Parts: sequence; structure tokens; C-alpha cells
Amino acid sequence: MAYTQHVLSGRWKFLILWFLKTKEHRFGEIKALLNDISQGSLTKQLRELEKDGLIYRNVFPEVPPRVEYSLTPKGCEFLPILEMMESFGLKFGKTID
Amino acid sequence: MAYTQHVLSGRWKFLILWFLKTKEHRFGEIKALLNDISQGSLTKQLRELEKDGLIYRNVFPEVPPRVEYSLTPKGCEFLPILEMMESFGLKFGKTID
DNA sequence: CCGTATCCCATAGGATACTG
DNA sequence: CAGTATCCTATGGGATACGG
Repeated sequence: MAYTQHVLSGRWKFLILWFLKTKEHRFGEIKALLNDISQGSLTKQLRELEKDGLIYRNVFPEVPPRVEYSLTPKGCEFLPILEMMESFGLKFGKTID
Repeated sequence: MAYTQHVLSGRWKFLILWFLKTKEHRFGEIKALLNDISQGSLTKQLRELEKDGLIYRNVFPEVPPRVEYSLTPKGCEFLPILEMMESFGLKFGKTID
């Protein structure tokens, strides 16, 4: 569990995984979704998720560059947890933001 | 989900809830379990969990004082999530500590 | 477009000392 | 025993500027 906690440490990891739930997304799309994340932070969080094996990073050799992120099988196995957290939030949440 | 994340923010919350899973525990017991948490930090984490309605704080009017912490129904509803995190950790974890 | 490199600051949380 | 009250530091992450 300490491991799971580690893997999710970081302000944006949950939301990123949640966003990749249905389909892959480009860097810019993720950035747009999390509209007050800085570019540097986003890169860092994505690299950590990649390093921990939860997401793939797919670089297309184009100009301008395109990079797509998607869930690995391991990342997919994490989705049920996120779903439970989501419904817990819906049931008890007093809307933080 | 942002709410769920908020509720769990803090280095020790997971472990505290996990420890209270089966039965209530005294302040000192929790402190002993998390053997490198400072007293101040523990108090803070417990107060937050209490404020967020996940645990009860039961003060016994004795000398020396005895305080027991236990899960609320809401806290219990959180257990399945912890269990999934635990098994995810067991499956993929590369033992952090 | 998707980064990397710096700098800079707020905050979580540890250490320590003291009380009812 | 189970707290408070201070102080202090490490680190996460934002802002900004630049690069392939």
C-alpha cells in the first residue's frame, strides 16, 4: 500500500489517469484539462507515471511534434480504485474547489 | 474524486485508517506503529481525519488520560478502497521502504 | 508543440520542549 | 498519556524563459 501511495503521490496523478481512462490524449490536451498546471509540473508528473509503468509515452516523429499518453495494462488495473474514489467523492464530497 | 484525494492528503492517513480497520486504537499505539512520526504530526493527521468524519475521537476521563480512535461508518466505507490499494501494491509493488 | 532549465516560495511535517 | 507551542527544513510544484 505504501507502494500504491507512492505511485499516486503528486497533485495531478489522479486526474491524469482519470482523463486517460477512456482514450489516449496528447500533452496539450492534458495541459488544457488541468488548466492551472504548469508545463514543468505536467512533464514531471507524466514522467513519473511513465517510470512507474502506469502510462505509455508515444512520440510521433512529426513536425510539429506530437506526443500521446495512454494507460498501460498496469494503469488499467488501477482504474477500479479510481472509480471507487470517484463514487466515494460523489457520496460524501463537499466540493472542495 | 478531488474530495477523496483531499481527505487522504497527508503522509500517514492511509496507514492510520488501515490500522484502525479491525479495531479502535489508542493514540500511543498508533504512534508506536508509525514509529517515525512526530507527536505533533500525528495529532494533526488525526484531527484532520476526525474533521473529515472518517474517525471518532473518544476521550476517557481518566488519569492518566486515554484517547481511543476508531472508524466512523464513513470511514468504514473507505476500507474497500484501501483494500484494493493494498492488493495493487502487493501485485506490483517494488517495496519502497 | 512539447519539452528542459532555473529560480523561488508555500507548506507539510520533523525536532524539541513544555503542560493538564 | 496525550496532547500544545515553536521553530526549522525539505520538497513539491508554480512562474518564467529558452530550445529542437
